[in-house]
Amino acid sequence: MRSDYEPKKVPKQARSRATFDAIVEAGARLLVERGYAGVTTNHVAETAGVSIGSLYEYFADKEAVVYEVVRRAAQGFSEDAARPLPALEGAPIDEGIRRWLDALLSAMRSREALLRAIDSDVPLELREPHRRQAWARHLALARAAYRMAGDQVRQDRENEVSFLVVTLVDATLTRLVLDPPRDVCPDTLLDELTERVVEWVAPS
Amino acid sequence: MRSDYEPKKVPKQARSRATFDAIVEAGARLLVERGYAGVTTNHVAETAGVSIGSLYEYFADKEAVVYEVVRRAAQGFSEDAARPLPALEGAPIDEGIRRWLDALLSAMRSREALLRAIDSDVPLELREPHRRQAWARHLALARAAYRMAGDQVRQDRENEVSFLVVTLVDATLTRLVLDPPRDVCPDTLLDELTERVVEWVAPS
DNA sequence: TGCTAACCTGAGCAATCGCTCGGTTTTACT
DNA sequence: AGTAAAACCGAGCGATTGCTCAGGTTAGCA
Repeated sequence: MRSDYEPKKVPKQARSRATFDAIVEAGARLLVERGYAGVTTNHVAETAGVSIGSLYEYFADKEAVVYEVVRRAAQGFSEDAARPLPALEGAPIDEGIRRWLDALLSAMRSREALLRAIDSDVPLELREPHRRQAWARHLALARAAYRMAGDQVRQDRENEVSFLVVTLVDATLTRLVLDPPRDVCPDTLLDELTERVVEWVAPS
Repeated sequence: MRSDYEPKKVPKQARSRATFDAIVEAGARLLVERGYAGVTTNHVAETAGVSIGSLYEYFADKEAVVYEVVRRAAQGFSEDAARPLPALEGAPIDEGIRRWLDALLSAMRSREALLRAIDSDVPLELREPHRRQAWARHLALARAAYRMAGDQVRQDRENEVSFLVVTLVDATLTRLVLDPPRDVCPDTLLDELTERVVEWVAPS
């Protein structure tokens, strides 16, 4: 059990950057198509069209490759999810929350297969750091919005409330994307979720 | 990717039942101590004090062993979590919910290490069936309680509300046990959680 | 043009894996 | 006591794994 999964060397030329990217992309593809157990260093190198030796130039081991795959997915997700937010400044709180949920949901849906593979199979050690980071970003956004809302929102138990809100949103959307329940209508669910969060954060 | 992980043979004599149990227990131990990748059939057999041939008498492969480990954990958890419930009949709704949360939390805490190992490392395929089942049990209990509460509770969007409740409770408790947040007081968190659930289910 | 550092190659090793199979021992039942 | 079924054994096979290493190729710069 290592703790540093960072790439052991950063590519400096365009050629090597392409090699590096090809490896990460091949890793992602194999992860989706064959699961974590199917991601073997030999196979990744072959899929990337690169020699096994090159792979070990940049990555310490198999784990480091997967770590990088997860890192990129998490980063792309956070960027997509944050992009529509600035346009919401000053909007009413219920509309803002609903839009935020929609943004998160579509960011998740657009990388559903990869999310599923990561969630299903990748050891916690490799995915947890990035999950934590994404959480921290969302929490920060939520708190910023909180402050902007000023006296519209409740002030007590701020830590607990934001923890629960982020937990609920994360779990609900994840389940909605990866394991959609049969007896629940997604749109109604989002409506209900929005109402609950609004009422929770800004009780009238 | 198989879909049937059930044991290939059920032990009929006391001796073989002991063998079977030893294998499952060794599997659980190795899962906790070395993670999913550390659970190898040779190693499990050795740890169980049983020959590798015996292991394959009862289990089709490595996955089947882990599946059984998860099954037992989920079963034990559900039993522990349901045990204190009958005593709550007729209690006020907020007290009932709080006690239910406490029961769930302590059932989780008492098998923390195993839960962590399962959640961290075990492929979704092997853990999802049991997770689903535990969910279904909790939902059934929740709905039974719902009906018992009669006109105290709201009737619209029942599916959506119970989905959100179970999602929130599950995610919150899991996180509380496996990855306790630093800036949140567990007791206050449970208080807030109880209040939210009560308000959702039985708005005054 | 030549030199150095960056980059790439792939045969193949040592270790380990899941799993088989031929055979022995124990149990239940007559 | 005899017998068949149940249970157990473990050496070892074939396949695969993660990874090394000694040497070739390309890019950047003087």
